Amino acid sequence: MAEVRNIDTRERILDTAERLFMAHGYDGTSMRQITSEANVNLAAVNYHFGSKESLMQEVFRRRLDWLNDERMRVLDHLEAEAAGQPVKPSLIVDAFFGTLLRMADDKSRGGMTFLRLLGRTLTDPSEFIRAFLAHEYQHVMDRYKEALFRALPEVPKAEIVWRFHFMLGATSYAIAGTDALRLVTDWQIEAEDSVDRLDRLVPRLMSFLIGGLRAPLPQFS
Amino acid sequence: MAEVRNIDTRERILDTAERLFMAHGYDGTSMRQITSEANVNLAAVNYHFGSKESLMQEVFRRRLDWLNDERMRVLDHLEAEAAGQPVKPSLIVDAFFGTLLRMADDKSRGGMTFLRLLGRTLTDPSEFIRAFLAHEYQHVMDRYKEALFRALPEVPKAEIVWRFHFMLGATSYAIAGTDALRLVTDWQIEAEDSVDRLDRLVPRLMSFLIGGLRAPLPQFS
DNA sequence: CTATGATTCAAACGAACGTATGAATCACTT
DNA sequence: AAGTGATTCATACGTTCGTTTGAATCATAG
Repeated sequence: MAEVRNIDTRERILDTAERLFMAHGYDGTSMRQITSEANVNLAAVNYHFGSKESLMQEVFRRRLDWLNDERMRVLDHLEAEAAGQPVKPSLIVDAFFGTLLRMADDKSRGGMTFLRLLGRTLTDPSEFIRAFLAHEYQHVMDRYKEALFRALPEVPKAEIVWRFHFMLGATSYAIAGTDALRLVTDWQIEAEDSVDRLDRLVPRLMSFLIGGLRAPLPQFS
Repeated sequence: MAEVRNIDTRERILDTAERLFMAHGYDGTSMRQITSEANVNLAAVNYHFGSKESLMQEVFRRRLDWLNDERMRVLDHLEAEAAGQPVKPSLIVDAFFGTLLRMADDKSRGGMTFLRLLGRTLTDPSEFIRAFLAHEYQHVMDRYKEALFRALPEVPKAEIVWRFHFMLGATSYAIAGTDALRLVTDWQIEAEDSVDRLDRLVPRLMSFLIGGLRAPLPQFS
């Protein structure tokens, strides 16, 4: 009997939880689903993580720590290259959203599963999740807002903040990829297969985001 | 004793469910919360709606029927005015998203509560909700996609569909308004109060959406 | 007033939930 | 080989969930 035991129980729980939380949401996923699909004992989650809430936080922390650090590194590098001059807006947008989207190809960092989980969770109603994400993101958001302020001195700061918000929404929704409205189904244009679609999603979304960011300012009537 | 009884139990359940589903999500809201806050008996929901799922569907149908009919009417009117010529893209976008956003001011149609519920639900993981929304939206989406195809003949149809998708995401996230990342907090620019913010959200979002829709086409390297 | 169908009510059902417990088993040191 | 702390295990606890039931109460028509 190939009684494999303890090939990192923690990691197997995290992987399974990530996938199930993505598919059915936090409230819609039970501990018994997680532990049974991960082939671990029911009590393993509480032993290793303490509680279901802590497990959820660890699922995110495992990915977000790297992502947000990477975002900081990339922005550091861009600002160093600019040598005091403002960084181009499109480069800032790519550093924030492109770095995120390129995780889709990196299975060792969660790949598309984590991206969809993140996209869906940004609008999750659970209080503790929102609070946790807000805390994790706070300092990165501040850095990027400041960079955009300098890059677009002629645009009111309030406008930039709002447009950052809109860009987050477009990205979140794009990667959540619920096909909630079956927008993309039964549509035979260009015969793109799913692999191709993922490859082309990044430039497509980037064009859209930059277009929105640089749009003419609204006239308040 | 002002023993008020049966001032439309159904409506009171729907209003309460709408508010609670918005605040805590479908799975996060229990029948007992709903019936207790609506001051009706626990069995009332099953009596009037059959099940929790049917209640959720009725919460949406009550608002979406009017919204999507109105969207159809407005597009009918625009196309009649255009007399065979394509309708301007900005008018199409306003007919779809503006009609939605202006519900925020109409308390009789759910107001901001329903808007936030809808925004959050578009990325909800529950299977039956996504299937229901897809069905409710199908014909409206098709009409609007066709209108955009005619309005932007030089843009590949696949690109238009994707950008429609992105616009939906930006809008959904903007109205979900979770402040998930506390993007808008502790920021003292322009001293906008919340009323002002809601008023100005529509033109702000519209500028962003049109900018994204009309952005230069992406170059696939 | 009485009959009838619609609605409300308190109470209970079985199932599923997150968590806790204490014994059994593992990996590893001495 | 014995001991020790980490991990896994089966099992149970108390709670909450959505739904159901059958009697009580309502509104209304004959």
